[in-house]
Amino acid sequence: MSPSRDEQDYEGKRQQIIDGALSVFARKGFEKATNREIADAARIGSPGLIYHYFNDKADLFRQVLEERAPALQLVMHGDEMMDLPPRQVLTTLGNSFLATLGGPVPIAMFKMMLGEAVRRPVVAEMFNKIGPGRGLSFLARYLAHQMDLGVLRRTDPGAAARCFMGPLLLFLLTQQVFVQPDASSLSGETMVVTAVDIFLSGMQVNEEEREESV
Amino acid sequence: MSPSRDEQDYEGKRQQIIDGALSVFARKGFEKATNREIADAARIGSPGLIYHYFNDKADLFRQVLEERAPALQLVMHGDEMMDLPPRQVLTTLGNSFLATLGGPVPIAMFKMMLGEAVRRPVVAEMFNKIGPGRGLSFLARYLAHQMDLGVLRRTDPGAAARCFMGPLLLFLLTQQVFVQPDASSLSGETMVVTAVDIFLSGMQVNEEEREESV
DNA sequence: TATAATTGATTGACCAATCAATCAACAAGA
DNA sequence: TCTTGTTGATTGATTGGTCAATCAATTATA
Repeated sequence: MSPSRDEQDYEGKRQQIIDGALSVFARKGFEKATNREIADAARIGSPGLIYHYFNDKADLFRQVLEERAPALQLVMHGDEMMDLPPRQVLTTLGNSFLATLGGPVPIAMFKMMLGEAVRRPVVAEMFNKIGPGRGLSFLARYLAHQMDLGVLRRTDPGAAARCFMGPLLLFLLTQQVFVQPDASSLSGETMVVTAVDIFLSGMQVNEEEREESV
Repeated sequence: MSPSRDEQDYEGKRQQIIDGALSVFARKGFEKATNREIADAARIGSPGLIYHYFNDKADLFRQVLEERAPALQLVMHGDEMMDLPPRQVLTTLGNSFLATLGGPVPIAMFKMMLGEAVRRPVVAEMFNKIGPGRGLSFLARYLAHQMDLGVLRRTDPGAAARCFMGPLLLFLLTQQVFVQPDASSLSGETMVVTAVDIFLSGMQVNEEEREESV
């Protein structure tokens, strides 16, 4: 059964408001975003109309996160990459991380979530769930698996996962939040290559261990 | 000439207000912190008194940053560590990074600055200047120097510096902002040791390069 | 006509900033 | 020593403005 005309209109207008709200929230943050601005950005005539579609401002904010945040999710197909070689997996992961956060909208979204997360545990939990938590736990599992295979030397998988993702995150921060002059001269590709390179050289099993694992 | 009674009182009260403001700003952020709360936290009777010591709320905020943020500065004595061995320098740097951000006050300060920085370029610049910018540029210079000496293999120093600091920052974030369950089981010491370990193994000059550099 | 969408006006709360009035400490003069 | 004037600190009340949320009235749709 296809959605009726009403339902389409309703859902369409809802999405329209969410999009408007996203752009304003991203620019101003939750507190400083006014319903007036959101209404203007969403091209609806009145702030009052927001309350026809959402309970209140916090509800609108929550739905913006829920419905637009998945855009930040990294493409991490589950088990099929578990046995691919580290260099390939890490390079893909690194590039897709920087790529998904490349455009102005995802970056604004990222900044907004980070800004709200530091003081609103609910947002922090939500952010964590769709981004860092998911990514790190996948990576940690992958690394642990590769350690089991003897491809990588054994270390704390959680710490190792942070050792790979940390550099990329810091690169993003220095470039997008603190606008460091030297960060602009450093390209994303260089950063990914360097991070993969140092990490893999550092995680290679050395001679003694290689012998032990035989 | 010692400060007169009046001057002491004045400066003392000023510091008192700054301390109160710090605790409230850290808890609520700039926008949501009210002058009433700040006055209460600073144990002064009236919000109006704030304007006897500061121009406005933004001025107060700025002075809180200027006078309390230096607590976040890492102990990085200049040139005397340039020739110390990498393992020692990095371990010291990593530990002091986690140590200075250990207590509840610096952490609150850190979160506050991060939260404001994503949205206020002025704060971002200030934050960058006292923390990330300073730390990364020092580390990049040190690493470049060690590359010149042939102790470390040659890579982009800026990228390499991010490869070392990134993991520690991410560790801090996963622990303090996103309260990841597995982050609590991972100790700061383990994190520093692992980061140093992976980074140094990855930055070691390999055989061919070692020969080349002779 | 009935139902849902939309508007604009309104309410009530909150808050930064101002300001006139009070207070406490001290100093000068008698 | 008392009195009076001066200064800066402090207070509480007020102002002007903003904004989320509500609601009654209006318009479009089916």
